[in-house]
Amino acid sequence: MTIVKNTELRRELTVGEVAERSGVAVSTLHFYETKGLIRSNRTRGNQRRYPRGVLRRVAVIKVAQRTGIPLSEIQDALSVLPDDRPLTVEDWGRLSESWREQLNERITSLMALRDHLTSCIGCGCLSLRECPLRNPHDVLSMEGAGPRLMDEDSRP
Amino acid sequence: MTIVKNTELRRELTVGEVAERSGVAVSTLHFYETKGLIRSNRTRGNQRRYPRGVLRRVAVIKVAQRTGIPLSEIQDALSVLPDDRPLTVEDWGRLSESWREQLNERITSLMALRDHLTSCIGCGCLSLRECPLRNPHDVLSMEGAGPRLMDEDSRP
DNA sequence: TATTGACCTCAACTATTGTTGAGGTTTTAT
DNA sequence: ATAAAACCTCAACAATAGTTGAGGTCAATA
Repeated sequence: MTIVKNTELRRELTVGEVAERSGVAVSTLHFYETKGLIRSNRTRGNQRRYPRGVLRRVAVIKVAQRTGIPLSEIQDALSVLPDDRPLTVEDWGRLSESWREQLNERITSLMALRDHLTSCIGCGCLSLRECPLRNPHDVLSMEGAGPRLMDEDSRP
Repeated sequence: MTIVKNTELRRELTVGEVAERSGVAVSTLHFYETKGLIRSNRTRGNQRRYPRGVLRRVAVIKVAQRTGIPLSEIQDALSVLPDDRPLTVEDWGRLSESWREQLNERITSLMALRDHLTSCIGCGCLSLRECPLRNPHDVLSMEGAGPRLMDEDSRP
């Protein structure tokens, strides 16, 4: 790993340095840039140079992705943020609060699903009309069109 | 909706009927068939006819997808199952038990992430070296390469 | 029987999230 | 000054999970 001299502490980072420090590939940083998720300055020779705040942006992107938020939405959220200064606690708080809510919804939904699975294993209700797994529109909460019960005759 | 006469109760289903009852598109059923997730018999005229058990298979597929399992893995799991008879409680139990474990892992991981988000909002630790969000390889538990601390100088 | 709606195949296309490679340029180190 | 390492763009490719459309066939109903 490169030894960073004190005199260089505020130097802008090359794409390779950002890749190494953030743990994402150079190609991914290029890709994020085309998507407007991060931005770079260029040298006279057209090479990217990143303000060090980009590391935090990339960290935020990766965290948001882990919650299941697509890049397009992450971009929407990040676009209201300044990219010319490091994020403040308040900036981050606004973002994470909305993401936390989505994350909670996902968790709740997955837990409900898990509980259905569990009960369907234990009780043999697969044979019954009431089993939520036989009525996917209840359990899966898909769009439109109310519940359509499945037929009796595909039971074990 | 078609009124099903008693005499037809065990008739095989057309692709359109399966689509309507299961809530997935005809094209999706074709697609699942190419992936080996479901199977059909054919009429002399080459049209698909499904045993009614296909409805349960499709329901299972959709449930598994909701847990975040990719189709390839769903196919692996389903491939050990008979497709010539309806699933038994035991068949389903074997499947769902392994999937429930994966589901639990996902839930646990998302909850941990949520807790990090929460604490980072509350405590302002974004400014601190210890913040898990500043050290994505801890929080994100990505492969290889131990923790690489981010620099001091991108703090707010 | 004729017609209409449902069905068939196959290829191409969509969107997401990147990766890979070719061909050429810049920066850094010696 | 030169060579190596890192960088550049652009296009193509990859995997996942399907959807759409063209061109043609089948089957149920009037």
